[in-house]
Amino acid sequence: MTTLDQGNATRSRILAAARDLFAERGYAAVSLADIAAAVGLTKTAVAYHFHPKDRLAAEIIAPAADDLLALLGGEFSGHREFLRAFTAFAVRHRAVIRLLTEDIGGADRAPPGSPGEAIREFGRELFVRLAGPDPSHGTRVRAWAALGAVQSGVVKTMDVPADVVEETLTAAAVAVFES
Amino acid sequence: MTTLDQGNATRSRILAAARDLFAERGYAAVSLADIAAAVGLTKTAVAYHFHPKDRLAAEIIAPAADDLLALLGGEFSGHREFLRAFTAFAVRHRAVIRLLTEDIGGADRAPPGSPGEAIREFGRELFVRLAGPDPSHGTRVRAWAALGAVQSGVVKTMDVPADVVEETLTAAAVAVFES
DNA sequence: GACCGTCCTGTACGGCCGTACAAAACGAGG
DNA sequence: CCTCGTTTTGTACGGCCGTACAGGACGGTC
Repeated sequence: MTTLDQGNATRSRILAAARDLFAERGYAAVSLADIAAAVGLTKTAVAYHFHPKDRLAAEIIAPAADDLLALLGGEFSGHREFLRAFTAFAVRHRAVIRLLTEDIGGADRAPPGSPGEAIREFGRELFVRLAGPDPSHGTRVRAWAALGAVQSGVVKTMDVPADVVEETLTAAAVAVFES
Repeated sequence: MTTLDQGNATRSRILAAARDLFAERGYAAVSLADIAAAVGLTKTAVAYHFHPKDRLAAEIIAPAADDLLALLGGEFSGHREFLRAFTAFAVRHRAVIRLLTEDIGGADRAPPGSPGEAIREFGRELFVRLAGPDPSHGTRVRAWAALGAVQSGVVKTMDVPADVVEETLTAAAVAVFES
């Protein structure tokens, strides 16, 4: 194992530990020292790999963000297909969903350019995509309820098999939006 | 207006400002200085009224917590009635729901005895109350989805009339749980 | 064996937080 | 008027955060 491989290995270990800690406690509540302790390093070592702390969040989120962009760019014949795709996306990235939907986006008054800024925008775009432009009060409430149902259902049931969660939540989200 | 009344008045102003700020950004992300700025005081003046910062959260949450205890202690003939009552509760206290369900409870590794500890327990009890003991995978997912739907629907639509939100969300929550 | 980049540690700094404490306004009551 | 309690201020402290920087350990390269 070369030194370069070793670096990438600990990099991955840091990433994995950070992903779990963020999913459990939220982004802002996890310090570099916490992550370092989880992988048996010092906080300075963690900072060496991910220079601004934002990089950690960015790198953890990246694959999910790509999928999300694809989701937002896709064409869907109706809200059922959109909700099916969204639920599949949420289940696939369930360890990261909390960061994408809640934590970073809402935690701090995001200075423009920060990762939180983009994430906040994502959440709103998901809503617009589902509720359409200029939705009625009832539609607004139902759209947010559907998104919230998927998010909550995905985050709180990490130990349930993914296919069960996906199937159940797709039905639930559709039921909400059509209620 | 006596000095005592004046004190209670600014106390109320602080409480109101804090409630709004917490609802908007979350508990941990709001500092005493932020609250102080919102009411035109210094952070020290705010700290004078609410000695540990926790008191602010505790006092804001108190009425909602009382209602929640009544909800958990009540008898319901089925999940529909329970969800109806829960939705009514959530709408009634929508400015505080975020704190009760997400922010404080999940933010930090709560030292036993902290407000976050109790709130975390509340959330779990709500779930048990809805899902019953020893629920199946599907029921677990649906229960969390229903609770999440109400929470999200309530928090993201502060500007929608309360009765509209309540009626819509009750139907949505029932639809989720029966899906 | 000397050199070098990678990886990690130790120490230190500045910034923001919540809190403590002394002192200044200020209206109320003797 | 003068005192007293309440309310607000100003200043200061300790703690934790993310970050900067210098140095040490280690393996690969020549």
